[in-house]
Amino acid sequence: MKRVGLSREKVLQAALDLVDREGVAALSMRKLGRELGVEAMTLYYYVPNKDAVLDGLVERTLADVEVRPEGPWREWARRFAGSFRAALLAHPALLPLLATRPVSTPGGLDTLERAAQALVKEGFDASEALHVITTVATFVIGQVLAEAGRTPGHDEPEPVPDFDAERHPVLAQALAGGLGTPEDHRDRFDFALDALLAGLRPRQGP
Amino acid sequence: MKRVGLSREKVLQAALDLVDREGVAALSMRKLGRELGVEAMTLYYYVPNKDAVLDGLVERTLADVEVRPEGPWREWARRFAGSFRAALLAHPALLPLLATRPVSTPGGLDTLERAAQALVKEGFDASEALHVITTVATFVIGQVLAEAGRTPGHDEPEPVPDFDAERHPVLAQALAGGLGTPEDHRDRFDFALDALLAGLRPRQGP
DNA sequence: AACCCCTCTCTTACGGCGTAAGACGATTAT
DNA sequence: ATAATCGTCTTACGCCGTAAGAGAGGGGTT
Repeated sequence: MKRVGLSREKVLQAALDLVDREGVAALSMRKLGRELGVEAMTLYYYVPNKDAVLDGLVERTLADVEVRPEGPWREWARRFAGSFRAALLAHPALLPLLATRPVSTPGGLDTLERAAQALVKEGFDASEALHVITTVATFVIGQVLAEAGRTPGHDEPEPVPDFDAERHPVLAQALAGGLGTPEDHRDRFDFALDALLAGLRPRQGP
Repeated sequence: MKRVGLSREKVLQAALDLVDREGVAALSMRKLGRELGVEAMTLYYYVPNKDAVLDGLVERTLADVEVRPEGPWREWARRFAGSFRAALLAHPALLPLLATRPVSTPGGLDTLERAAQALVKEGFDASEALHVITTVATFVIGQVLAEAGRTPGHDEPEPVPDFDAERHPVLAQALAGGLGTPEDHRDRFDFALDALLAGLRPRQGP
């Protein structure tokens, strides 16, 4: 019954490592405990339940995303999108979680509010502003899903299972280059993002 | 030990009903069996395992999406996006699954190939074509996630938990109208989709 | 009729899961 | 030294997915 010097942060860190390594599906309280040299129930001293661990991972990851709504909105939106993308790519195993948890922490709401206010100053009305934000955010999630797509339990970006190059010549050609380097992905991301941002504007006004 | 007249289709239908009603997390083989008046193990005669049930649900839902790459590409892309959106909205509980399973069924690949070929005729090269397709598809997923967003186990679109209208005036105003009618959502969807499509074009050519 | 065989369903069992309840050492405060 | 608090462990319950195989019921062949 030696004390191990645990803390909520250490629990979350170990959980993040485990999830990065083996996927969300592989995270269990017992395994997480084993990882930390402790029985499963001990974790409940630091965390109310397993869902709180998952929420903690999401919050932690989102905390790295910088949102500074200053200057021309398309520019800070682009910076936000880039930083969001980087955060997601750093922990792609979390995507299934992130994609389905609405922003609801106090910090998240504050950030949301600041961005919305900045957009209102640009001539968007309140609900347009919110829509712009969710559109950009979900766009990023979607792009990263496509870029790093992986099934929850199954980590490797499969080389496409049953696939006949004769039957699917264009796909075959597109996949031939291995879908491109990280730079290619970044280029395509920026390109599509610009396309989206260019089209988003207040219904009336500049 | 009366025979019940089951079939893979009936199993999937019951699973879909259950998931629509209670969420993905609530789907268990035992419960699904109960639903069908049968012991859990009986299901394994029709389906190799639980993952196959989930895959079946996704495939079934995707089968309703029409893709007819004919005429101007932006027009059929718009039709595709609309039909995809409708299919997702019909079963929002499946979103967490759909968002993380790559297209890999033979039918899905054929459809993908046809769309890619049509885009190549418009001047996109092969990998650009694939990117356009995934961009539009993930855009739709993202929009529907935002529109119908719900956590796996927890079905109701929460009225936002802890939230102080003083602290978040713009958000409060945006949410005041209940975020809008289905038509509002459709309008915003179409608006953002047009913004995106307008910006997507072959790197060289018309 | 009797037989067999195939199709379908059930029983039992195992190892894992999340977590409620509470016992019990170890540390700290008094 | 005694008491309070903290951190950890033990035990237990009811779920889960599914492996293995037993057995019931009906159809086809003799």
